Amino acid sequence: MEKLENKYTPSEFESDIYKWWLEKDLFHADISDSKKPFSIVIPPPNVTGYLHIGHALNNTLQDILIRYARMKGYSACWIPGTDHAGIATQNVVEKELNKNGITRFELGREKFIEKVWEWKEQYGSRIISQLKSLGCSCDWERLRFTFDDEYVKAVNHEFVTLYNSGLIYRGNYMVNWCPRCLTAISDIEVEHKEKKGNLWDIKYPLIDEKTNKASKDEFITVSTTRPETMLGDAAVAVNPADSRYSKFVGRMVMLPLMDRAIPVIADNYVDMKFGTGALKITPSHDPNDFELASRHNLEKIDVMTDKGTMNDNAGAYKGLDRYKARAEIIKDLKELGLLANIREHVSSLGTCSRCDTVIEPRVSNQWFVSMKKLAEPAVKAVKDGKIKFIPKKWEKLYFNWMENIRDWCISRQLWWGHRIPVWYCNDCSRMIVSETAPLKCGCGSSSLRQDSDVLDTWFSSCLWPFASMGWPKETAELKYFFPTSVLVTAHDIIFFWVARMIMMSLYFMKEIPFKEVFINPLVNDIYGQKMSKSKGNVIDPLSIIDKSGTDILRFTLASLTTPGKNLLLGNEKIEGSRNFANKIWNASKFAVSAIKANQKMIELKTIAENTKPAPPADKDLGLWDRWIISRLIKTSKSVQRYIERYSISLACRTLVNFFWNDFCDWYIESVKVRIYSKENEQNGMGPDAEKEKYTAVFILWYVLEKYLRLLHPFMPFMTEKIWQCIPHEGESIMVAEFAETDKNFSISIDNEAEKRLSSIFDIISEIRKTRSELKISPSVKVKVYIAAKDNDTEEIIKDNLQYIKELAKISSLVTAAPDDKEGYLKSVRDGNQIYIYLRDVIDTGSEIKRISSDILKINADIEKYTRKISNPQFMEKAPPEIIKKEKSKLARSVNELKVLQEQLDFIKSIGKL
RNA sequence: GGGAGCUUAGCUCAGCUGGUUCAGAGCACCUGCCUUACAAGCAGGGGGUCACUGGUUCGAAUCCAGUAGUUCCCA
Repeated sequence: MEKLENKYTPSEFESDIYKWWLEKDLFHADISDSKKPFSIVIPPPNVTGYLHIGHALNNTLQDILIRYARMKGYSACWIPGTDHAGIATQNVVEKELNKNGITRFELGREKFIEKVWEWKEQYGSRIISQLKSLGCSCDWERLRFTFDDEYVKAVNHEFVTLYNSGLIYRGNYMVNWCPRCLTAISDIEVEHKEKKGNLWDIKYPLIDEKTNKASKDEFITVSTTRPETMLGDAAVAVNPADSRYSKFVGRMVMLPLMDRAIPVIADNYVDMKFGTGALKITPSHDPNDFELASRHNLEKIDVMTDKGTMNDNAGAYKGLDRYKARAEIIKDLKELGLLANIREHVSSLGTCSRCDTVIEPRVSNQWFVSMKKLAEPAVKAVKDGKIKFIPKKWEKLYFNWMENIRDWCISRQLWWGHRIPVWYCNDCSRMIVSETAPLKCGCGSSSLRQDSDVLDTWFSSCLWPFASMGWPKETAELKYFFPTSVLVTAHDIIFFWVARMIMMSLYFMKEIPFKEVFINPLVNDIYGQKMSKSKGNVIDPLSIIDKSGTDILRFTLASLTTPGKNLLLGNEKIEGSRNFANKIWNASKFAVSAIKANQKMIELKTIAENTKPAPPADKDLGLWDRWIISRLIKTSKSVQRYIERYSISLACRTLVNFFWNDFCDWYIESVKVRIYSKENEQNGMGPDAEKEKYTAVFILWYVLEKYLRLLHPFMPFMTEKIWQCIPHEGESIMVAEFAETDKNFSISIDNEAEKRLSSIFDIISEIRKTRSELKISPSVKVKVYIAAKDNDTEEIIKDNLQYIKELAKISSLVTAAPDDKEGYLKSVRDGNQIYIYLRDVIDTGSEIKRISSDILKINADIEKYTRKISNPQFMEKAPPEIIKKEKSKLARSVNELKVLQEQLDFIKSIGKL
């Protein structure tokens, strides 16, 4: 048996235990005929990433679920992996290069990709080792990367299959262009932010129909938030119902600065209330204008380069950055007297979710996935309950998005990513879509070039649940572990990832990817703010692990996992878990010392041999033993129910409450009475004293050992550490059964024992309360008489005399009312009359006050219950047991009132002495 | 503009299918204790019209409707 150090210092054993688990190969899940499968695929973290608090939460939850399933006897497989994260990774490596003054263009595509791989080899395992320090019991033999050779094949297969089914198309459409990342991004990668800006009113002169020249006095004034785009204007549009402008429709205006004639057109799209009600139309730089231009067959003039600077079409402004150009244009318009008005205006700006650069809507040739057909079965699967979201409210968000789904732009102008499996013939310009590189074109030419774009990272990660198991090959893993049991993720990627996995899985596997989606909260700081580097409120999970230990980080996060949307983390929350861990450590120390001190336990040599002690005979079990085991079983059942419902915080609370309030506060204290009390040896127990002690220590051990198993999924390290220090069966607690009873020692829930003992607790509490209220020092023992409410209770009290005396600090205890009640304070708890002999009641004044206010409260209760009972409708319609309860509440209150009255009289009488 | 959520003790939140967890927990606060596992502790205590207004019901924190405040997502 290992030694339990005096102080709880997790850093001394956590990493060793993890290594030991790895050595013993306890994380690997076999494909087994005798076990049922339980599987989870990890939301693959970015390969260049490091563990942030969101990962810590997400993976703690998965580990809890997988460890629980493993202990419940499933073949529990948690497939880990990382994501190649196109833009993010490319940006990271690019920044590194920039530090050395090199751009990726100087390096060239091939060399750059080599660099990224180098980077991946060097740093790609960082996040993995961090997951290990979090205690994650992933099946590391099944580690996957979305850019593995096999995975690339899966992505090519996906693309080609979808293309051949007509679900992938290519075309010139308006996309969200990031001028910094130099790539298109999909709609959901754009973040909309409210920003203060201006609304400029610009006068466009009408063209005089006679002279064909710009009029000097006829203008149409347009409103715009983006003056620089006017260089590409194709028309001015007004609402057809707008009487102010109807006379202009059909005429031409002269576009200022460019001196280009453009028409005034009418379209319902124009909001008459916005600005001047006249809208400039720039088809190449605004998605709405693009659509409108298509309806009206307008020319699409692109005035910017891919870097967001003005291009050849921008006349004098060529070469300027878009914002610089805006300033110049405003200046020039002012000089020409064409700037009519400037207003402050708050508009929603699209920014790149990766680099925060303002998005430039831009027309370009991109690849798209047509989503409608894919979405329908995915909606149905959730509607039919085949896939359940937990909490359920997220289903609404899912439906909302899926039912308004838009086509997905999947091509990215990046270098790092899955290259689009499309080739073009340099001779006949034919297009070849193929899973493997073709050697020749149909025309006979072997001069082929591959599409230069890569695929959106999500286009590969949406295959994750099955591609990580070897798809498109029909592997044994797929047969056994697919569909996975549950997906644990955060709500912010329901669109990006969850929805797309469901669609692709239903399309390719004809099967759901997971049965349940457990949406974990987002971790915010203690003020409810999102954590971000710029705010400086980031809590680093690794520093918590260093400072407090992994178990404490895990338990804190798990305790805070409620069905809410956010989770607020601060130091005081971590402290709570630390105190709890400390409590477990100390209680275990007590148990270990009690086991070691017990002659019989030592004689059995259980400790050295790591086998379990023999259970005491059923008849030797006392009330306290039956009670704690009953509580343990109930705790176990609740914890299981809560885990299975993903009510993780409730599971934690149940675990804490049992250990702290039942096991430590009462059971350990009762064991002390049994093993330390000298009176026990003298009175009553006699030759049975040894047996009694053995039973107490056995149950102490028994409950602790079972409890550690319940706690293990949450605090894997400390439970393993302590488990190894006490008698146990089996190699590791990791693979011990998650169960509350033993096969050869099956004690069941005992409500009777719970009820009986709770009356003892009541009596002890009542005496403690009186003592405390009357300011009696804990060192002073008092004389107590108890007149039990009935014979049965009197029996229970007599049986537990010693416990009551020790736990309530009583010098002598008699189960009767005193003959002479003079000097005794009488209180009543649950019908039992308790008389405490009091000599040193000093502050009678405050006692009189306290009791008087209690009397007021009780009177209010009595009135409430009386009102209820005297309501004829209640008496008529409420079920009889409820009526009975209400009546007994009333009776109890009336009784309490009587006692309080007596106490008041008593205090008053002492005050007079 | 469209959608979703939230409002319970000083703070952060639990509270499933209305009635024994129904008004709870942790932290904070107050009082007294270094009692032989633990002061990272022990024993006690104070504190809430469950946002507001109606409705359903014998009975509502819980179900329904509206109002106010607030947060998030989408356009």
